[in-house]
Amino acid sequence: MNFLSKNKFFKENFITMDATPIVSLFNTEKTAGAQQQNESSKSNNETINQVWTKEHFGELNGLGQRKSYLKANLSLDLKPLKTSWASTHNNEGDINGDEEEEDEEESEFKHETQEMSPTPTTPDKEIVSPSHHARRPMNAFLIFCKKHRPIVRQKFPHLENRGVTRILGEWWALLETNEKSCYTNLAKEYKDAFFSANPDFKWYKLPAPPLRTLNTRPINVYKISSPLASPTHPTTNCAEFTPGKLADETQLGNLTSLMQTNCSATKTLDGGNTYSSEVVDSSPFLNNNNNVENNSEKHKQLLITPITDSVITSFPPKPIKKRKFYEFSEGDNNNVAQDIFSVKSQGDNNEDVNHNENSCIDDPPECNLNSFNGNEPENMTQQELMNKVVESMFPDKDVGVDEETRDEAKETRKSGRSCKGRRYAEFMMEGKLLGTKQIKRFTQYKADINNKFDNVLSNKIEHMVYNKTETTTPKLDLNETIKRLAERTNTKLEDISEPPDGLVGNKIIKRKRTESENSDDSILKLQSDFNLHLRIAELPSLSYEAFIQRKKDSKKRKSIRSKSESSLPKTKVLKLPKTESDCLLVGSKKRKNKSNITRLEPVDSYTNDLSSDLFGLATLAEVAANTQKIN
DNA sequence: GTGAATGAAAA
DNA sequence: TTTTCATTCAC
Repeated sequence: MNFLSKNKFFKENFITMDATPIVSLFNTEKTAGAQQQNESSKSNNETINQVWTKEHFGELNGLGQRKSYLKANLSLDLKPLKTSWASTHNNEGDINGDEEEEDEEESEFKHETQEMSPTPTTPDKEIVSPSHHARRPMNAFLIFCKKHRPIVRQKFPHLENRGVTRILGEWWALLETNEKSCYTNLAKEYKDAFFSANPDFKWYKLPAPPLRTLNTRPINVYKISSPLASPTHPTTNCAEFTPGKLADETQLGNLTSLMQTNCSATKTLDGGNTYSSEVVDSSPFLNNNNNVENNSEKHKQLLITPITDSVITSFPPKPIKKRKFYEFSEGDNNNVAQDIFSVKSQGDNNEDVNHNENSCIDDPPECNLNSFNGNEPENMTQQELMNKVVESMFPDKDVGVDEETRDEAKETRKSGRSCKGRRYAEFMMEGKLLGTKQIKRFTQYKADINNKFDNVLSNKIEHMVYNKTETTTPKLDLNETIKRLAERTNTKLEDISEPPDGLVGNKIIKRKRTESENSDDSILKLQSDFNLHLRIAELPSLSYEAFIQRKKDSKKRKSIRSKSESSLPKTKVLKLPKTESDCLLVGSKKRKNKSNITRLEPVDSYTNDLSSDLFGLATLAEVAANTQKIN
């Protein structure tokens, strides 16, 4: 992963910018000595020029975007300079002051930035951002993920993204080619548009940006290349980086400080958090009109014929990371946890236990809350939760692990960070950090949203029944629906184009734009007529329930096939084709040599059977030899 | 092997 | 504050 996509700082601050300025900063790392300083100084000046140019020539769309862009750049690139400037002026400047505030006036900011400018910039210098550092175009799977990740998250609100991704991977694998076609087509279309807009783009034209160690962080890079530093004497401000050293607590952000001061915060989970996890995101990206109908039909169908799965009680070989699962054990705790705990509590009766994941999905309040015996939720980690969810969904991939190993893993992966995370979670559960992502997620599943969806759904079903419009799929204007919902709930709907993502009371918390939604704007709108976000939004969402149903059917077929195969002579089995899932390759697990993969690597049937034959022969030979010895 | 998306958790 | 993770796909 490149640092742009993973770095929170970039997520927060470089959301609208091209990566070029930062890349130019990082390129300085490759040079050495005085040349390095000169180059990096040049790079910094270019960066400043780019910022200036973009600001003054309106390269960015909105005022807010421009503002955040400029602010982000300057706060990152010029902060050290500001420090230097302030230090040379008897620290009159407020180094850490207003630029940290989110709501400062743009005019003030402009003034501030101009004041901060270290060198006269050349506004007439047109900076064309190199296309080779545009982001790679999304492939079909990623488009699919972007479209359906919220759906999975609705079903499993507290499941980690990794777990969501695994589910999405399974979902994708189960799709037929024609079902994938819309995504593959869009990916191809976007790629074509992307390359036409970025003709010089090379997949590996530039090496991946170096990891942002302390040395490569812009603040330190700037120190290296500070024009105030002597060109003949390398600056001593280079950050020292000790590999393996943990973050210095004294340099952590305000949030950490806040947590430290609030370490005694009491855990006050919302006792009445009875909101269901069965929430449909109001985002137009999530469910299009057809999908609402499809889902309603499938919901009805599933209510009649619940899906049952066999129970898998074991874990994957070894969880990769220990992530404590702290706060989600009560009322609103997602159905997944309840479900999987019930699974756990069922002991070893794998075959006969009715594991109905959809019953929990559809009826979270009715889930068995008394089924936590066996594995207490507060001892569960997100990883375990994720594994359990995936295992309960895909028991075919069950790989046993002994209790000892599991307990050992549990023991060895506790850390002080967990405590900090716990405090953080406690703090968030108290509602003191409104606006954070988690509190948004905690609140977005409350009943008012449920009511919204229920209204939409019931109205739609009522309409369908009344008009008996079974063959046609009338378009449902989601914007209008949202407007009507807003009117019903007395909710102020400020921006219909930006779907509300979270609700606290009657107040809409505007969803924070994701990194991709922000940073990709310049890329996604490659051409005036190609907006990837829009195109993704227009794509039909697939039904999660259909996916579960298909998974169930696939499992049944697999079971039948395996039974029939086992009854056949071995020579016959050798000639039988492998199932499609056996031929599916693994993803990153393969290259990362991970063990708990969702789909195992394909095993050559001939080799496999041959080896088993050889093993059998060897066993027989050994038995024969031992028998001779005994005689 | 890398990086596209995603964001919580770990380091 | 930064990196990892989980997935598929294109290069």
